[in-house]
Amino acid sequence: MPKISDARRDARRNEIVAAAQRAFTAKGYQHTSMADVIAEAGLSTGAVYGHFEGKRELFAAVARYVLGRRNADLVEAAADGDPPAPPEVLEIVLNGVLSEDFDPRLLVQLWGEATVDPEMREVFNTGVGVLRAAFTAALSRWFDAHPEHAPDGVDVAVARLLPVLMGMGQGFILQSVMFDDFDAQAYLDGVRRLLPH
Amino acid sequence: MPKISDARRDARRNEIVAAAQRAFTAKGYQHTSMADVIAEAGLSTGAVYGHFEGKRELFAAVARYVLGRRNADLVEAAADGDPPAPPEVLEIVLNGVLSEDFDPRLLVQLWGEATVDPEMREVFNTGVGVLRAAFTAALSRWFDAHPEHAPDGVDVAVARLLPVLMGMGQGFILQSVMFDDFDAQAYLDGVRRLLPH
DNA sequence: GTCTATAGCAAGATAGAC
DNA sequence: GTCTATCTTGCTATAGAC
Repeated sequence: MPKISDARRDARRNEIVAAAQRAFTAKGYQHTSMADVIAEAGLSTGAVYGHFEGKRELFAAVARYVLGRRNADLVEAAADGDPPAPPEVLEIVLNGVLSEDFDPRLLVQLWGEATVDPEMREVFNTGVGVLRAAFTAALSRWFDAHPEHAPDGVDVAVARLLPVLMGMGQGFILQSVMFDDFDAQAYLDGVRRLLPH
Repeated sequence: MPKISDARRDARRNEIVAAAQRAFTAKGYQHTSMADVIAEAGLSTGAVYGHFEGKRELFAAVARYVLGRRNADLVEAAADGDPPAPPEVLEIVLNGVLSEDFDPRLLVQLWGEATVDPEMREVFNTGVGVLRAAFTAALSRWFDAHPEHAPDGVDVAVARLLPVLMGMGQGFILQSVMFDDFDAQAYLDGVRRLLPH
C-alpha cells in the first residue's frame, strides 16, 4: 500500500478544495466556472479533473468540509464540563457560522442547490444528520442535569425542541446573509428569552 | 390612455408569469431554460421576450407574486376579530407555504439566488419588508391585548420577538423542503411551547 | 500526474418577416 | 405583438503530448 502516495494525493485534493472554497465564496457557486477554480488553485484543467469529476463534486467536498467544521465546534464545546444550556448550544454553532474562515452564503447556496440536485441534497442531509446527533447529545446532557425542564422525560423534551432549535439556527444563517443591518446579538437575545435556560 | 390595451397586456404578462412558475417548480430555477418557460406558456421566443427582459426578470416576477400571496394571507387573517397569538400568526403564513398552489422550493431557490444576484436580493428584501410590517402589526395587536407578556412595552416585545419568529418560519420552510420525513405538526408544536400564547 | 489546446454543447438572446 | 430562424457566448469536459 503506497501510504505516502495517498497522503500526497490527499494533500493535493485539500489544496484544490480550499481553492474551490475561495472561488465559490468570491463569486457564488453558480457563477463560478471551473476555469475560476483552476486559476485560483494555480493548476491546470487536467490537474483538477484528475482529482475531481467536476464542479458538483467540488462543491460537495467544500460543503462537507464546512459542515464538518461546524459539527466539530459543537462536539468539542459540549464534550466535557457543565453541559451548555440550549441557547448556548445554538450560539456555539452560530459563532462558527460568523467566523472569518468561511462565508455563510455558501450554506444558503447549498440549500438552493439541494433543492434541485439530489446529490447535494444528500450532502446536506448527511451533514445535518451528524449535526443533529451532536445537538441531541448536548441537549440530552443538559436536560439530564435540569429535569425540571423535562417533565415528560429527557427524550421527549429533546425531540420537541430540536427541530425548532435547528430552525432558529437556519433562520439566523439566512438573515445574517440577507439583511444588511442584521443584528446577531439581538437575534440571540430573542432566542435566549424563548429557550429554557 | 388605452386602458383596455393595458389590461390585455397585463393579462398576457400574468399568463407568462404563471407558466414560468410552473416551469420553475418542475425543474428548479437554475435548471429551467427559457425554452422550457416558452414551451410551458405555449408561446414563442419573441412573444415572451416582448414582455420580459429575460429569465431573471421572470423569476423576480414569480417571487414577487408568491411573497405577495403569503403576505395577503397574513393581512387578511389578522385584520379583524381577536388578534391571533404569536404561534397562530406564524401558522397562518406557514399554512400558505404548504398549500397546493406553490412549491416552497422556489423560496429556497430565491434565497440561493439572492446570495449572488443583487436584483434578487432586492426582491427578497422588499418582499420580506412587507411581510415584516404585517407581522409587526399582528403581533402589536396581540401584545396590546396581553400586556402581561410585554413588561417592557409592546414595541420592545415585538422587536425582540420578530427576528426569531421569522427565523423559525424560515427554518420551517427549509426543513419542509429538505427533510423527507419533515413533521410540520411536530415543528409547530415545538414552536407553540416556546412562544407566548 | 500535469500540461495545452480544443471539441462540443447548451442556452440566452436577437433579427427581421408578418 | 408574435413568429421562425439563428447567432453568439461561455463553459464543461476530453484528447493527447510530456
